[in-house]
Amino acid sequence: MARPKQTTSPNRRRQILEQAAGLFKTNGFNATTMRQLAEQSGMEAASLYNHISSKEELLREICCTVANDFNAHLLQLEADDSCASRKMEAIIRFHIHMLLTRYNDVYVSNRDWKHLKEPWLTNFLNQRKLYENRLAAIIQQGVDAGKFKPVHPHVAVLTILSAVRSIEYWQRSKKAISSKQIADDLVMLLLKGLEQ
Amino acid sequence: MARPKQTTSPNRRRQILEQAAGLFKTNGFNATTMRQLAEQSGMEAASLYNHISSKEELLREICCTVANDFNAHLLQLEADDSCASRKMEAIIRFHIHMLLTRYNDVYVSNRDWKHLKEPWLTNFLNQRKLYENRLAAIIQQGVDAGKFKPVHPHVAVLTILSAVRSIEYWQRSKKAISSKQIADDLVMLLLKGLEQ
DNA sequence: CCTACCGATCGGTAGG
DNA sequence: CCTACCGATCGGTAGG
Repeated sequence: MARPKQTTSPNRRRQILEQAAGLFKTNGFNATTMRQLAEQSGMEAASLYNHISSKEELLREICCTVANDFNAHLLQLEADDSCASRKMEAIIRFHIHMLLTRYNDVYVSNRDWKHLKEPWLTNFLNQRKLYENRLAAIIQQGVDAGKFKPVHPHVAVLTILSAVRSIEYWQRSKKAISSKQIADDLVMLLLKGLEQ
Repeated sequence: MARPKQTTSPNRRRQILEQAAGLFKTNGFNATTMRQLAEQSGMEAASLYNHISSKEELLREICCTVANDFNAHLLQLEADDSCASRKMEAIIRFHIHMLLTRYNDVYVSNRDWKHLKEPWLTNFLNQRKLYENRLAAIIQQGVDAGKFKPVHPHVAVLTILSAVRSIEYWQRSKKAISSKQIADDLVMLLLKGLEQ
């Protein structure tokens, strides 16, 4: 049987990307070295460059994938005809779900996007801005319909997006609280408030 | 008139610290170089070491100062006999106030504490944990008194602490919204919720 | 996928 | 506060 030519396999590449996300999350993008990544991937640093073209490309791929997923979900939700309240709850729950199931990628994307190079940095920021504006539009609809309090929509958007990131702390410390209770509490806090 | 001996002045040190906070905020701790800091301070990199002993010392001073200020405020508040609701509002408003008036320091402390060296890293994390526990205790009092919804106190604490950091985004983009409106909206959202 | 290696840059020191 | 410089380490390349 002929041994298959050992060219760069997409599988190997995906493994490297996963390891990179883990290292970036733990140490930060700058503090992660290609030698660390190589060791975790079972090869020499120089060999990584058969699978990727640069360290920044790894970050780029992580950030773009995450951004695309959030975009796709929102696009689908906007086509829906449920009320603003239900939409906001779905958005909050989706963010929680992303944080819980793809912790490393989302965490790194949230913190390390600053190290993207142009033109990807500008593109990333534009996409994020657009995403926030679309969330603000949903909240504005709720305000107009008298369903939401008359808050400034952008304040509400950033508050909610920030609050949802508290999941990061839970993922870190494996507390004796189920994901479901955390998610339910978060949704209640943001939609109904802390006070009784 | 005798020219005063030009030894290391506390003033110069404070200036360097302020510049460092600005650079750390913009570029991150690792990506900030002592040569950049030297240039902004109007001297050569080597000369910085007449005023400080290491790059990490700068970060340490920033993180400790911020942590002490939050601690002091909470200590004072705990002696107060107002209800849990009023206490939580005061805490939220203090966090907002710190973010607005000492943006660089708080931002860097929130993001770059990971680069502290031992034993300060452990000390910082212990202090933060203790702070969160004391907030959770206040929330628990509110829940017991029937003033707060029956949420898990730690979930509420982390949600609120995360939400308050959304101020960071506002500080960055000078929007046409006053600090007061942002603060009021934030307090309302967290205590009363988004829904009408 | 490896060995060998490069140019750049880093935080920090010596000695004045 | 400066000049001169060091040892370490980085991301990445050459050439196989």
